[in-house]
Amino acid sequence: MAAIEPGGRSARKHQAIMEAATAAFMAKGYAGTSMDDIAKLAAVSKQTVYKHFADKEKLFAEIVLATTDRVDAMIDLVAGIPTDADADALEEHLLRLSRQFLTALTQPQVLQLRRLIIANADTFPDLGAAWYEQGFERVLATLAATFQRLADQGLLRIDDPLLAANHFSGMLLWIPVNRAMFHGGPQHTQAELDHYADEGVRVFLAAYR
Amino acid sequence: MAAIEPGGRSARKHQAIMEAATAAFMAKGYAGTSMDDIAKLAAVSKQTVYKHFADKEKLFAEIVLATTDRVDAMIDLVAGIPTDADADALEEHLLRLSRQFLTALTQPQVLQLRRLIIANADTFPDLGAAWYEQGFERVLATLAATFQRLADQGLLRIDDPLLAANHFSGMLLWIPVNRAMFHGGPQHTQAELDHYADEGVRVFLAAYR
DNA sequence: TCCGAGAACTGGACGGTACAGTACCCACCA
DNA sequence: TGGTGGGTACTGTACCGTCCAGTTCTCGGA
Repeated sequence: MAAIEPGGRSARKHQAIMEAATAAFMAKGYAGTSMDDIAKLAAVSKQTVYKHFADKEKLFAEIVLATTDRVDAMIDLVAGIPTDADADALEEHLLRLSRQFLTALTQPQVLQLRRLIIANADTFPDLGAAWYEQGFERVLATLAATFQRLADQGLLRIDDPLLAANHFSGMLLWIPVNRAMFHGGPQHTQAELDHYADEGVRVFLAAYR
Repeated sequence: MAAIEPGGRSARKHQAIMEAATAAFMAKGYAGTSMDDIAKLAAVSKQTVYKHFADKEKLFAEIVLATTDRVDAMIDLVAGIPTDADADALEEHLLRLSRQFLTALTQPQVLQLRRLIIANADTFPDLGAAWYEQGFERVLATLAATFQRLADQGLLRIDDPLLAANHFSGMLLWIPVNRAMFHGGPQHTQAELDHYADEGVRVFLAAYR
């Protein structure tokens, strides 16, 4: 009767399968990963995998949706611009935010997850939509709220905060994300990223201050 | 010996296979499309397919690279800003350019091709890289050249034209392209697209004029 | 602390299916 | 009649999901 105890054997196996499947799917894609691969990588019998997850699709869906939790850190980052009403400090904060934002979103894991979801968006349309809403749009909405707050303080001049947030992230991410999508992985140096961040903020402030 | 005659039967079959394979890959992805599907769709025997293309990978590569020709139209569009040195006319031209640019790049076919390449970028890294360079970067370089020309005329103030081109396209495309990547297909109305185009130009000019 | 009952896990084998690529035969055309 | 292109049937492989017989772990109770 101890099936769902947090530290029980079952829970440990469950966790091991999740981790193994995540790594395998990230590395080799959905179609490129067999259930035998996952079982072997998790050091678990295939039977056990099927005891925890009804089938391959369910396993995949659960893994992808589990990653939406990780965006919480990003939310905190984006929400965390101090409210001291000073123009110079604003620029300072935005610069730091943009660099952290860009660094976080160009992590290999993040980019690979992105590729994984996009690659299977036609097979699992609901999954792609769910991740888009719970991951992508949530961050943008938070960023928009931050911009709105800054606009209320008179530090920015913004009609449509969500659009401004999209302009902001679009300018920052367009180049490195596209490069990463079409190539195998990240294709940029930290210096390049910082440059993109700085220039993006410069243009953003030129238009929205 | 008449295998390579332009109008010969062989050439027609070749064309039919290319078109069928393009449609099939676009619709169902690489792994989701079988060689039998392609043969049936092209109204041709599988044997004939293998007579024209060594294997599935070669067929896929040839199809994808064939589409890079289509970006020529985009190049012409982006290069085609008239050189009349008038600020109002500039804004007019940029607005029209941005709308056409956005409309062209959010065509379902374009987006699906994009998804197709991204989805298989890890299986065919060279292919993704080639398409990125010959498609993506070529358009951006042309746009950058146009901006440079406008800067030379004193209509824009630009240090790094290529970065400006990326800012421009990033602001325009970030929202609709991402939505399309994560969902099955296009998710926007023409009015939304026009709005994105107008606002993108507004911000661009605010920063770069 | 020890024990036993039952749940969970293991390893392998297997059915069924889908599919890439090949071998072989036929029909038509010169 | 010779040969070229096209169709059918086949081979081999990979993999999902299932089944079974035997083993290991967990935990409440003595």
